[in-house]
Amino acid sequence: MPRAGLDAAAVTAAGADLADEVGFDRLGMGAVADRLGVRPPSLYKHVTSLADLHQRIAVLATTELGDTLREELQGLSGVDALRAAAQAFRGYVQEHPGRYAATLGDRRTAPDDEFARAGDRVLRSLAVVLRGYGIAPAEEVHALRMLRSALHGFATLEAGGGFQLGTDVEDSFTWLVGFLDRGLR
Amino acid sequence: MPRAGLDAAAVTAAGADLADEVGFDRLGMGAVADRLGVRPPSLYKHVTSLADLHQRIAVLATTELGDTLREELQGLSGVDALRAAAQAFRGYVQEHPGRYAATLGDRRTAPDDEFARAGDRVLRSLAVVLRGYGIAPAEEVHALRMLRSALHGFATLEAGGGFQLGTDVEDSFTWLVGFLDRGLR
DNA sequence: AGCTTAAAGCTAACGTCATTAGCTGAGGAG
DNA sequence: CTCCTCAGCTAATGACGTTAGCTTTAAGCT
Repeated sequence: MPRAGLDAAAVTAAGADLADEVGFDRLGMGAVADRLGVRPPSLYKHVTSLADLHQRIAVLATTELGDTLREELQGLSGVDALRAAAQAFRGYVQEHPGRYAATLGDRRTAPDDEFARAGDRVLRSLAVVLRGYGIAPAEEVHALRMLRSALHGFATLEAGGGFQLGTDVEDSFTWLVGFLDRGLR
Repeated sequence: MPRAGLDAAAVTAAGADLADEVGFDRLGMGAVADRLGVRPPSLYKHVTSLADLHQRIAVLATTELGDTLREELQGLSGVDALRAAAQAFRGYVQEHPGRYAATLGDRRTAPDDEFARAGDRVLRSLAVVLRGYGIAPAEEVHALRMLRSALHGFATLEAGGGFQLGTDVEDSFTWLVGFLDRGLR
């Protein structure tokens, strides 16, 4: 029997993909093992537990989200930066609902582990957006939390099917970005 | 052996309390049964499955949240109504994180079941807040979704420990309400 | 090439948990 | 007082995460 050639990253990637497809709450060791052509116990050579896999997916997702934000924000400022960041955030949650769900749920953490660091990079990207608006330093944290709340709230409600049909969600998103832009100026 | 005298509502209430205490994801039939002084299989006389219990807790939570909002909004309008609604929303999630978590997670639903109806009442209360601002009818849905996103996002991030220490979350919340008030006028 | 060795993957087994089947006795209706 | 419904119980099943211990791959060294 030939080896599968796995490592922690491969297991994490398979778990992340599966979470996006079937939902984070339905992510199990058995399904991940199936997908990798391996038996469940083999995964424990690369990952210490299902909780550990969750944590790794959370780090992966946060890192990817941060990368996407940095990518999309290059060369933009003002409304353009705001719109780009909002779109990138929402788009990531739409494309990777399972990954994003992994980052939620009380992942309280030591202040300097990998997840916290990845999260900081996301926040720094959002802070860059705000800097273009010339927010007073004392208010920057508040504005950052507001921005994050709005984006996180909109994206998760949309991904969870929370917006009833009837009015186009696309229009609501555009309106939200406009609202934030006006308020920040 | 005397009877416990349970019914669906009692089981749901016990489950909701337990979810608030230990977290929605750690809610299990065994723990609920323990709390009620009963064996796990007995619960199935009142609830068809763990998923059914989840759904019932979601309905309970949404109904309670709607009641709280209506209660707190009596006689208020403008900023006062906005502040009251925001506080009520945030306070409910803080006091009942397990219950609120039950309402999340892809509870896509037939358009006229009990959960959808309870959710509509919550939305109607938020719509009342907006009406005090004289939003154009065409924008009302967008403003409603924005308001809900902001409150939901802030409350869930706070409940999940998402805001790093350093700056007072209380101040950020006040700032958020102010931001929304300014933007809606 | 042959030898050694860390570890990748496997089978077997265990514990926990949700759920089902089928029994028993409590307690309200007559 | 009797009957019968059904609340709650015990026993059993199946799914799943996890551990223990074995086998064998394949990389590194001589």
